[in-house]
Amino acid sequence: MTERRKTPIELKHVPAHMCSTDLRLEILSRVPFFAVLPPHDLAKVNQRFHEKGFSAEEYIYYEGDPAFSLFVVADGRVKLIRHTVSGKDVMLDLLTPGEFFGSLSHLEQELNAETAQAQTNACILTIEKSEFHKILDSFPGVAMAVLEITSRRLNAAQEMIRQISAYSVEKRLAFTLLRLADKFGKNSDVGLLIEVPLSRDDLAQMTGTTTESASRVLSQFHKQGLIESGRQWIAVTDRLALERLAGD
Amino acid sequence: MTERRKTPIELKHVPAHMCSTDLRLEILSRVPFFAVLPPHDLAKVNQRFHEKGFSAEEYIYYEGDPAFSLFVVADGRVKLIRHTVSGKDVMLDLLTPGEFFGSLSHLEQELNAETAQAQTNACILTIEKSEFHKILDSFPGVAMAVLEITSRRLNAAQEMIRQISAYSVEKRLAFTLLRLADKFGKNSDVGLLIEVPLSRDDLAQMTGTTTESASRVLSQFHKQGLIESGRQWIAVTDRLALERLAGD
DNA sequence: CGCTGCCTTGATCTTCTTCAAAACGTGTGG
DNA sequence: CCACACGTTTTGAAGAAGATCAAGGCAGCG
Repeated sequence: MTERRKTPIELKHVPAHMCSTDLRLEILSRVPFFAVLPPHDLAKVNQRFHEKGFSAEEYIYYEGDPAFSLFVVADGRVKLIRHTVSGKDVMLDLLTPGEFFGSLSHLEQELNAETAQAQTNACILTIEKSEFHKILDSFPGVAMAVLEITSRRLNAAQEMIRQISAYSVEKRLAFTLLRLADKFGKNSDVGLLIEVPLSRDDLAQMTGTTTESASRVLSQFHKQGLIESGRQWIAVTDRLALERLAGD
Repeated sequence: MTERRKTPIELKHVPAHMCSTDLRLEILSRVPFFAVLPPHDLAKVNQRFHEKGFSAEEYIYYEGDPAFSLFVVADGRVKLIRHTVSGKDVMLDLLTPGEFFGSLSHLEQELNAETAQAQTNACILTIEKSEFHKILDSFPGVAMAVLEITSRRLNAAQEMIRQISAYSVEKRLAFTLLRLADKFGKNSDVGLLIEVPLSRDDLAQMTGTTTESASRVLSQFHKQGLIESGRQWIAVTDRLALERLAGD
């Protein structure tokens, strides 16, 4: 119930359009599915990638456009969105350095199934679909790791379907906050701070509800002492209570 | 508006607990990710599989149980379900011969994320997780095909999230009927007949709504001349109108 | 200091769920 | 072959959850 309201998030991401080339190798080595490679092979893989900087809010690609490349987040946060005819967007995922997105399929003619947008200033590594498939063919361990990650994402998506189908907005928001805290949480003086600039609207898009409903539920959470929050930031202050609420 | 109401679905599946061993090889060769294998290798793969018959309604495994195996539908229909605390189940998928389910991860200790239940009498091929991974290691083409299928399923799950988040029950049901018609549809004298015994409750579980709401919407579709239906069966009679309604 | 965009809160309205009961079909056993 | 019994489907009425509409407040920034 404290009245701390200034944003505690420090965005120390790269300036837009400035990815350090020197850091690429180090970043690639931390990508889960390249971690299996010996240094020599990793260096070869590195050469196939290009890098590109994006400003916060900038679009990386659009749903429906032809899909040419696979992307890897090197720095910053990237959100994946699907649009709807009514203009209500749905956020499918929020990515952190080391995660990939874009097209996996080797089919030509494929279209992007979602829109990718930089949530913060971001540095993105890209590789042509065909180049990436050469890597998959050369290093079966990489293919297995990609499969493993894709399976986990499928599981997460199906879990989301269960949630939206059967649980209240309150439960879903509690659940979403817990996931975000796991992925982006960092201990700070306001509690377990979620280190991404997240608006009420973002939360709404992640839980399948409206800005207003998300705001109402968060206000209630705050009254109950479960969270601290302000403009574009949220911190979890009572994780156990949130878990009880999410019913997990 | 005709009054044809007798079930037109003929279930000519194997009797329960009786899978013909002779047909296994033929079935495996039609599994998309084994289709890439030459006959000799396929025969070797075949030896690693076991078969088991299930009666309609019988459970194959339960959500939360330890996951030991990967499964392939040889004959019949299998549904994948997630349960909820309120008792409202969510159907994630309805599988047809050639499709796989169960555990892909090589992690021990993994638990089933969903329940698998035979929707009709069914014959299921099973293989130990570790055995399947030997196959993946030996035949990279198989691993790539599995990755491709998993990606498509991820895409389908994410599309479902968009639907449930943003569209009305009416739109979602129209969309679900179209998908079912694509996968299970067969031309018949009542229209494009969906060849699975599907109750209103099944449809509700697939679209994230209740039995009653599903029934109401289907009644309306029937009045509009879009479908023909009866107890546990549905046929699409006006595909174009349904597509218009689904807004695709 | 005022502008812009985000957040909050209230009031109303729509959609869908819930509860209840009746009608129907399908398979069964007489 | 018919009648009964069971599970499925339909329909109505009431209620709840959440969406929508609207207005005001607050933070951060130029």
